[in-house]
Amino acid sequence: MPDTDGSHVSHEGAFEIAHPHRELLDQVLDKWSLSVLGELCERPCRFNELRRAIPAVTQKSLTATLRRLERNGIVERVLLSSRPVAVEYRITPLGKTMRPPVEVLLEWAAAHMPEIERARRAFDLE
Amino acid sequence: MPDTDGSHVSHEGAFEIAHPHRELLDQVLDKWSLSVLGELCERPCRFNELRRAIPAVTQKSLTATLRRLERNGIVERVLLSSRPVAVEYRITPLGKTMRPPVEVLLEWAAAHMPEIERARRAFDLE
DNA sequence: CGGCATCCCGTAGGATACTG
DNA sequence: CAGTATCCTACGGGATGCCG
Repeated sequence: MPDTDGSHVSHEGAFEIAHPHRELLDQVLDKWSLSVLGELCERPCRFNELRRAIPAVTQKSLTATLRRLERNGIVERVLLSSRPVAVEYRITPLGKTMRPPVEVLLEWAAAHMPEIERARRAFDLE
Repeated sequence: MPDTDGSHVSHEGAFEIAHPHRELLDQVLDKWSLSVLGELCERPCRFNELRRAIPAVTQKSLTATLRRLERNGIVERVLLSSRPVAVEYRITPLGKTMRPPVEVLLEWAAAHMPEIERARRAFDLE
């Protein structure tokens, strides 16, 4: 990989991780976000619909996750009616752009899981 | 749609996230891992070399990160000499396979950062 | 229904000191 | 140099209860 014109910043194999990017990924790839995103990519969901779809999440964590995703412009909170309160969560266009990177990640995880489990067992033996 | 263990990735618009995969991503995309990986993709590094390259990391967290990555087969700990102790960390072939997915992710973050910051400001105003 | 408020605990992870 | 050992704190996040 000669990189003859040298216009390009990163040399050879390295990737830098800027702090704002790191922070963003933390917000958006945290414990429950991917599950929520997975659901909302499929269809808009009500709050309790999401709870049922992701049984392991508590109400508190789900609220926090949705607020965080909303704040970052990834999901949208739509008030359907105010009496009784009815809310729907939808993925935004920006949120949809996360799909390809996330899928690449999941494919990597799926592809290398066996190798990684072998590595773990080997490590844990010593 | 049974498939509770969800090893199956995509039908139409949704992505499922299986628990082993979620756990793996947590181990491998955590606070310091990407910075470490970035360094080690460039060249093998000594422990204190990594500390200097990533000034914000504490010794304890760096040790933990390296152990975790080693356990998952992503980096390799090479004992160069035992008196005085000299250790070198290297990325493994498995570790190198993380590069493309990580770069896709970083490119996503870089590309959409402005839009996300706008969303945050808008959200924080209310 | 869609939350917020409160309590409570475990753990990640920083600071500091010491060791082979 | 490359850690281990302690101590300590913040915070994620579970459980429970209440409310418009």
